[in-house]
Amino acid sequence: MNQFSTVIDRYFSRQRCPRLNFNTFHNHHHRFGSIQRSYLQPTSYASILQEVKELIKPLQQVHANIVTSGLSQNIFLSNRLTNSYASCGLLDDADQIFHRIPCKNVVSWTILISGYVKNSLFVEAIDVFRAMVLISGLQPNAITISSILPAFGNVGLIQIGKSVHSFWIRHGFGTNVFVETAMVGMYSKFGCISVARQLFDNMSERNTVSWNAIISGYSDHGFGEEVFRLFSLMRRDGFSTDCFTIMSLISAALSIEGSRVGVEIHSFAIKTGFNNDQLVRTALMNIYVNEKCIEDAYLIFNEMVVKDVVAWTLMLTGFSSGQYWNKAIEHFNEMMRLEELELDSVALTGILSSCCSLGALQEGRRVHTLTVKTGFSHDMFVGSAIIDMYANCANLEEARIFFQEMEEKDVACWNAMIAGNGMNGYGNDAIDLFLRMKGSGINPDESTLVCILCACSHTGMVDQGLHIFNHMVESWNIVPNSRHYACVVDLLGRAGRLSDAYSLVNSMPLNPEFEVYCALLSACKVHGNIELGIEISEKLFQLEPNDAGYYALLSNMYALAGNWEGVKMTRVSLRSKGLKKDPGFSSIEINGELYTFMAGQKDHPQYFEIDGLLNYMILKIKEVGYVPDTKFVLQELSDDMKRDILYHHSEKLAIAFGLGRTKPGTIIRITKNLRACNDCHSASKLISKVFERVLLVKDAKRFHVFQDGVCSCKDYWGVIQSSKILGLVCSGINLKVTRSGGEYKEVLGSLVGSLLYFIKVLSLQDQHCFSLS
DNA sequence: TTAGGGTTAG
Repeated sequence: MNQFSTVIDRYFSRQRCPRLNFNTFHNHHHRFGSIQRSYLQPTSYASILQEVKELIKPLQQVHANIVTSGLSQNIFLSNRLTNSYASCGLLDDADQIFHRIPCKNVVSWTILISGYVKNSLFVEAIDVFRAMVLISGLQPNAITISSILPAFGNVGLIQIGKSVHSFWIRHGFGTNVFVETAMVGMYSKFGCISVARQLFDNMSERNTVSWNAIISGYSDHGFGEEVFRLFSLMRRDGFSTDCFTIMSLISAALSIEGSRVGVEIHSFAIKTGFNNDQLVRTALMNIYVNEKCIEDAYLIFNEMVVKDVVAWTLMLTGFSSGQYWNKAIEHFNEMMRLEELELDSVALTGILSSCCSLGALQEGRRVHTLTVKTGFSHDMFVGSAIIDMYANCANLEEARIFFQEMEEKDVACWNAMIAGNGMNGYGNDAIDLFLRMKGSGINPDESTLVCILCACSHTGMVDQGLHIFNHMVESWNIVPNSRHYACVVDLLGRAGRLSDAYSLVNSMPLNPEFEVYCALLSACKVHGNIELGIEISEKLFQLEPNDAGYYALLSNMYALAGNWEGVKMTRVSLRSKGLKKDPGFSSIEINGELYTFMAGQKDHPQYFEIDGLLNYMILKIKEVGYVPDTKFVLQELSDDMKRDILYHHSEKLAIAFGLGRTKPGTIIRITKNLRACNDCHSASKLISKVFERVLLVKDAKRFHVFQDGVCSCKDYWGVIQSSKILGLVCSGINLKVTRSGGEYKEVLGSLVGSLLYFIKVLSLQDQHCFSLS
């Protein structure tokens, strides 16, 4: 840095007083017949440019001086200028200078190509390369080839990549470690890892970069073990390790399931000094986020001097996957405020999916508006995240409007829309979309089939679901995987066809993964088959011994069977493994503000506000018959303590808070991360009656509407059945359903859809939901 | 008579 500033300083101090060297100045003036501010030779400009490289202002000034010196035709200087502008990311300027060069040479072309590649503008790089080959008549050399290959790799142009490869061989350029390394990188990106490996094995010369190329190839494709094997070979052969190597090791470690290596890799990075690298730090954050050590990730994030958009996005993912909901909201609000942070499609998708899991509709809408302003709403990833967000926030209408207005839709957008219809109860519409997909030129993929089967199961369309499942291969050429089986097991289970579900699992041609057993387990619950339930819980427990969720499941099954010894054992082994189950929380939106309550949270900023309300609420519902159902507190505690735990379930905290902030006759909308427990369920019914509120609770599985002391939607069912819905007027989160008789009834937007869905589900069997919270 | 190159994250 010091060298930079000295040279630049020297240059500009000369600029400020050109007359010091009057003779040179005079000579230039004489020669060019105009006032020359600079007396420098092209070679001096060249070295200044070298130093100036990524400093935009000085670069522009040097550029201006080169022009006024009449040196803009100098190909050497023009090439350097092109390179400097490209290094600053100013590709338009680089392109302009390039185009003004009268006799471009191979170097000029190569500089522009590599400039685009370095800025990830691969398509542009390929266009330039094409023009070079087809128009200029110049032949690319080894440097050109090594510059363009990554572009082919990133865009996935396998054919062109291969033909450049054969051009390289045909022309007998001989061995070149740069080109060969780039080839390894390109084939790895294509997913042709064995070709890449063969090329790598045949290299006559290798260096750290070539090793990194093959290692990152393996780590990109999830061959974690092979990465570590190659890494030890690399060290054995005496090659040094750098940041790139560390990055691959980190992603390899991440791909090896259940490996908790965060601390080891972190200390290795500190020992080797690589922890000062921005990318390594970010990758370390990623490990901690993945291991759910959010505090550790946050420590690294906090210490970062330069927090870039990747770090911010990763931290957001951390907060929301670690269920630090308030933190997540604070964090993404800050992200939206920071002007220097340029939000890109990944960041926006991340924010939207956090809104999704939070049920934060207002925030989600703001992000949607932002994506429209910034043009990212046309991005397919962002677009499908917007659809997902609206559908998950129970606002299917807005999802539909957005979907319809999209100019271009890829398979992920269709999938999101199909899933959205399914989860909101529009099974027929989901099927309709599914059938329309092909007509618009989009082929269903594996996920599409998951979405549609899921939609069928959620809306009780058993026959349609089975029909689709049975024709997957012949109609769409998709072989059912474990997730598809899980959907069908769920479909049969919800319909009460436990034995069909069970025999389907037993007849599976592949090993059932955990989601299949999960589906079978809930089928057992619906069917009341505790014995089989325990058997399956134990299987799940073996499959995912490190997931606290399955301990809860198993413990709940034991509790249902009255096996308290089993409950105790599960708890002990949960603690001995140092695992924590996901804490329960509920959030509620009041006047566009989202408030989140954790179960048992007495240090909540709003606790004083709700403490009195909570007691009053319990008192009032006790008057109309509420009896706390302590058998759902699966711990051996005194009855008083059990009751205290029940009263402080996050859902009750949120409801109490909502009661204090709303008037009778309003709708209170609550999102819960886990499933609502039976005690909260029966309390909610009474609350809706006593306090004259409509409670709409969306939990991990379904929507519940509590009104007038009942949790059913018969009233609404009646509204929908007996009236033609003449118009749906969007207003905030509410929709007005217009009855044919001219009478208005306000219901929640989600309701129309969710009604159909949960009438079917709830009428089958009152749900059994248990949670350890 | 200079200049241009390969492998990294959310």
